[in-house]
Amino acid sequence: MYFEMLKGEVIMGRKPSYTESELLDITKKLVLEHGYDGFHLKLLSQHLPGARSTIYQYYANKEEIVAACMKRVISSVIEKASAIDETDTMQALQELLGIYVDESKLHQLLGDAHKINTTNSAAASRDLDVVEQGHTTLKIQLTRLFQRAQQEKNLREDIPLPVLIGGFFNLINTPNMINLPNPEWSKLLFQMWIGGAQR
Amino acid sequence: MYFEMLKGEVIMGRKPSYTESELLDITKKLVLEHGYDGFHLKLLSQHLPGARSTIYQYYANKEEIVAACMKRVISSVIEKASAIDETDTMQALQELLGIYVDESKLHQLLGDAHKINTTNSAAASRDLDVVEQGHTTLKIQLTRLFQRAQQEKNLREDIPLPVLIGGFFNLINTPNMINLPNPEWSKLLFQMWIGGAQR
DNA sequence: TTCATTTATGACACATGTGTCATTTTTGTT
DNA sequence: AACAAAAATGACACATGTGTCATAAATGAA
Repeated sequence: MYFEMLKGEVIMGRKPSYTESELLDITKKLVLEHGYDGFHLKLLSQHLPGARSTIYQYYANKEEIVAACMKRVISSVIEKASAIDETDTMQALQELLGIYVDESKLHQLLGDAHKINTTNSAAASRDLDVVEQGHTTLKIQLTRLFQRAQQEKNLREDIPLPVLIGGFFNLINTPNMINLPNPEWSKLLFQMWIGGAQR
Repeated sequence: MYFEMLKGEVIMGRKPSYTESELLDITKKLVLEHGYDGFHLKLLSQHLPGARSTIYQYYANKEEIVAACMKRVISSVIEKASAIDETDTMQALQELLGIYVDESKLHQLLGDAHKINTTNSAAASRDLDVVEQGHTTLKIQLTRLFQRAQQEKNLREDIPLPVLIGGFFNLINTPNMINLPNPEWSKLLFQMWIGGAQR
């Protein structure tokens, strides 16, 4: 299997000219830039050293690459999100927003997941299952925090909870025009979401 | 010129099998679905009656079609937005949001405008100029209303105006999970934006 | 240096999308 | 029915992307 060098293992032969991680980083950038339909392996190869055919040593096709890319992105978010201390509900929501803002392209990227044809690739299918499952995990956490916030009487009741949640999640798409560093930016967004625009 | 039947003009010859409007409607749908890079004329022809080559009777290439589509969409929004009575500032903002929500895909669609290569088409270039100008017009209106709201002491001052504006504009992307009809939905969003999530 | 092993490569056959154009089809007029 | 005008069509040459495979290049070990 490629990209799996175990420490201490006896190794012979030529060294790969880029890592799996580099490949997936560039994939992420290109899918966000051109959309899933506009992304293709020739494009990817033009942003990597070496020939296009080399990519096929690592992945069978575009579907597998994008699925692996999505899996990697959501896994990283889940790792960070599950480390949050949920003792203080509102504090936890604030931190969660910070994580989502860091990966604000997550939603856009994963929006194309349904376009991936998995009929020809078991690997892509497995990766997308992980993505699906991760999506559920995040949703559960978000719902848990919001229900707790509601119980603690922290949320207004004249707006349905799903709308409050949708508004919260949608914050991550707000363009950071004033170019604040991420921690300050997410705090500002949270304040705006909490208190509203009116004085 | 095609698509320009003047009433009373003497007309002979075969009738077009679809209108410019139908073509642009389907273009909009497909560009939103597949992204600018994923959109192409074969795809478009598969969603229209008749052969792909017929499309070339009306537009020289993909660039001209998408540019015409964008121009048409923004023109429609501007027409509606300029009809707003701005006497009551907050009321006007509420109505503007309603219009933006109606055309919530506007932003996504126009986001691809910079990808269009205009070097080979004067028509596309002209249409994109109109789009650019329309964008400016909408921005001016939004800025005017926000400045007035600020003067009227309707907005909190501990959050920078561009952030409040960004947050307002970003409301249109909030997914309407509870499937409220548009007028009620935009009112709810406006309330949330105004008053915040906290009780 | 020679060898075994692993990765990289370019060429090839195939598939899909583009733009053009000579020809055909449709339609209203005479 | 014959004609003129406008639109539709399919075939063609070309361009771009895909997946495979035999071969070449690189690397560490013996």
